[in-house]
Amino acid sequence: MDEQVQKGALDLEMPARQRRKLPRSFYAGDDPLVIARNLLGYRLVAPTEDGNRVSGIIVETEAYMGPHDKAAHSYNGRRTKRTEAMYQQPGTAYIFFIYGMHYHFNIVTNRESIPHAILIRALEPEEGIEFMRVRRHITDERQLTSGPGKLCSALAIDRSYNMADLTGDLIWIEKGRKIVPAEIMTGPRIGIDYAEEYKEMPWRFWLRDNIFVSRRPRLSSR
DNA sequence: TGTCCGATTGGT
DNA sequence: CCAATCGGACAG
Repeated sequence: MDEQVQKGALDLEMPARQRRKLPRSFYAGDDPLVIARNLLGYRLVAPTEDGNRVSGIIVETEAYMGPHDKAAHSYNGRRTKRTEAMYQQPGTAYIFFIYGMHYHFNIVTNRESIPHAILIRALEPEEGIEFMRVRRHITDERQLTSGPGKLCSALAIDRSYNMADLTGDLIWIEKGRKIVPAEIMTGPRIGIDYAEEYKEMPWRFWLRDNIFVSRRPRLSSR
């Protein structure tokens, strides 16, 4: 624990240019599929209150494109207290609570009033791994962040992060690992059997052979 | 207010 | 395969 805490606090692991937060323009594109794909390899950082870095490389994402996507909470323009975050400016966090016990972390894209979002489904742990172990009550590194609910627990992302600005200091994304196109796989999204014709849309993206991806893909293609 | 159910997880 | 666990969405 002490070693991890110190490393995080001293922030010496990577050059400053790699720790720069992504600008809002990164999230402002009008095609969620492009952004979901581009996010692979970037690093999600959610520091502790004491400033220790807790982070992981994004290895799995899903695009949700309301209002014309039956799997999206914003389908058909649904705008409620819960989905309000999806209508905010790009680079806003959309956090929701599901199954009575798990949080999910999404990034709002496009522009204000267009409810597009990218779900972050899995990370490869990098920094603050001991914090993650304590929060998850397990030691197996592979189980720490290999799912959308798991990674929120590991990074201590809860309701209070809803509507957070990803260009701010609470939580952000920065340059991570170089990804080549051949590593990027796509297939149907997980857990959306209710979405009828949208159920099979290949709007899930992941890094081929990465052991932190949440589930072994049924179909996989480039 | 009542009912239904989920963008999951972990254990049998 | 199935239970956990509770807030959101919507009908009435």
